[in-house]
Amino acid sequence: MARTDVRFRAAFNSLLDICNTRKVGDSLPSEVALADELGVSRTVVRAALQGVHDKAIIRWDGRDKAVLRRATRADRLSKREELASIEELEVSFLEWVLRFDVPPETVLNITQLSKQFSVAPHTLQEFLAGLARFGLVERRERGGWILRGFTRDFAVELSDFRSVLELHAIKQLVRRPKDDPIWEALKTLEQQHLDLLARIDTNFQDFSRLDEAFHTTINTAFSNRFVFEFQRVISLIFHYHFQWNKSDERQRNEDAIKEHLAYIDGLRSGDPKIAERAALSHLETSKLTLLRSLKDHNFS
Amino acid sequence: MARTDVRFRAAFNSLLDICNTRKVGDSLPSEVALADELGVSRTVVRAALQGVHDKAIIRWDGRDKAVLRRATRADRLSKREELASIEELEVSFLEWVLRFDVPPETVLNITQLSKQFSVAPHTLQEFLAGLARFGLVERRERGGWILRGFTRDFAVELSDFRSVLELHAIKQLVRRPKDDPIWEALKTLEQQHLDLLARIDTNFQDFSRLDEAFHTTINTAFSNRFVFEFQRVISLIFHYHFQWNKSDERQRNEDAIKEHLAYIDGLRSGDPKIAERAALSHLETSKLTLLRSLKDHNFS
DNA sequence: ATAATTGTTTATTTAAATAAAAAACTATTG
DNA sequence: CAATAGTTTTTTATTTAAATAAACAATTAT
Repeated sequence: MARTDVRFRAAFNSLLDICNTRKVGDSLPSEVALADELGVSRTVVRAALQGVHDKAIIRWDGRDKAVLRRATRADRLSKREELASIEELEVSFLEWVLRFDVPPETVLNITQLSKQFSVAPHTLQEFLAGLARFGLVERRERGGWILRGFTRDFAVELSDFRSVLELHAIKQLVRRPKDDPIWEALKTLEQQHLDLLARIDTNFQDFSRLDEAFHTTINTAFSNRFVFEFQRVISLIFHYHFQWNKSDERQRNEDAIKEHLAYIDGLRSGDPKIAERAALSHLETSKLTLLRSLKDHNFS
Repeated sequence: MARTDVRFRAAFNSLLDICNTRKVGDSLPSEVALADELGVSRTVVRAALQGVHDKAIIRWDGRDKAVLRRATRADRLSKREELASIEELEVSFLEWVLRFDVPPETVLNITQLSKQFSVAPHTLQEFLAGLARFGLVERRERGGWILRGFTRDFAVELSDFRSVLELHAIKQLVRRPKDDPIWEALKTLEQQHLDLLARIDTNFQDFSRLDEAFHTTINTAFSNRFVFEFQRVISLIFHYHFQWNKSDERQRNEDAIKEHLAYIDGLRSGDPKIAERAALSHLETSKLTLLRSLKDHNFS
């Protein structure tokens, strides 16, 4: 088989449902109407109609389509399990790289990895081509891919790049009028930070997700498709690294929460200088934490 | 045939050359040595050896490999034309989009385009997957790609993003010591600008390339792999747009040269404020030119 | 008539098949 | 026992054919 027939199978089963909403003897809508309802092309509808016709569930001759009998459970086609989407792949791939400290310059085996992540090989290929634009992987001279990997340089450059973008975002942000929705969003975030701080001893692990939400919110101030794309990858990398780095985690997260709160105050001040200082201070801590977590991994 | 055999054909012909450097009766090096010399795997070497053996050019039995006769022109395998590389594809694709003003939301036909650019369909697929990270193309719900296209928004966001990166680069640049090689590079660029200014009436079209070199040089100051990747795409887009925009070209380029010279002076001043002002002024002009060239295209 | 519907053909995408190449492993020879 | 050859396994790039979409032509019903 070339393309998968999940589409046909889904359409076939939905068609059975449609038949069962009618009484025996009733006629079915036109092919175009069915195609529209099922969200597939007429080709698929006709294939499905042929299927139910072959099973003697309907009579089908030209425009005459009438239900002959009720469809049973046994008539349904089994669903073949769907493969993971490219978004799920992104998460599991980065998780694999970061969690297992896959070393730099590792040769990536498409066949094996596509099995591991249960995606089609060409989906992985496509995904890697995208990552190559971020310099995370590279095409080898004669076919194949290598993981450029999570080196110290990579972490430094990633952090620097993140800082540049975020500092620009806050320059825009402080200028926003007081009735801009961003302030409401920040207020909510502030409250969430305070809540977490109150129960930090038991729930410190919730911080990783809050950190992600915080930086994402700030970066929306620089509404730019390029920033947006980067932000996704950056936050994934920071997110996982902070999650796997267990050393001193409670204290580290408590400190970060306090930095975030100072950061929010800085933004509220309306003074770009003050905001920038608070931001820089936090971004610098983040960078150091990232580097330290690398070191911990590499020498453990 | 699955993979192309260009590799084998090249190895075969090179092997003929190697045979001809020896006298009849001489023996050939080991398979590993040959593989190393030809830059291919032993599998290919053995296939090539089998080939020359079948043509009775060598005697081959285990370790015994001896030249039987000189190879002639007729023995050589014809080269099949190679497909374009992914770098060449990048250039021709963007040239196609920008030169022919392919409208936003155009559905891209992989089969047709891969023929047009003479690459394998999956090479194009992989290339588009990379571009998707820059938001230039997008995957459609049910297969296929669409060109998100060169809209006004895209141009604005691209220019803004470029400005952010470049302004950060110059912040680093002005701090560089006087013996840093960057100053020598800028001096050379300055001279090239002055030269072009002197013969602007006839050679104004050379500016596009000089502009590219200038901005690339400045951005090397922010030595960062992410910046580097972006820089490539950004400069391609600006390059082509300026090249196709013929309105007022001579004057426009003359003005830009003068801005570049002021920009260089600003950098030399060592004062971040002055440098930034000169840079911003030029970046703003660039942005407006880009937007105007869009408008010209869309309404012509 | 003509709008709606079906029948048929063509085009396109993409999963699987396949051949080329690389790499790993084993056996042999000097 | 080190170098070399023989063999097998693995992996990738390209081709192919199935699945789907879309376009076009023919037919039917109002």
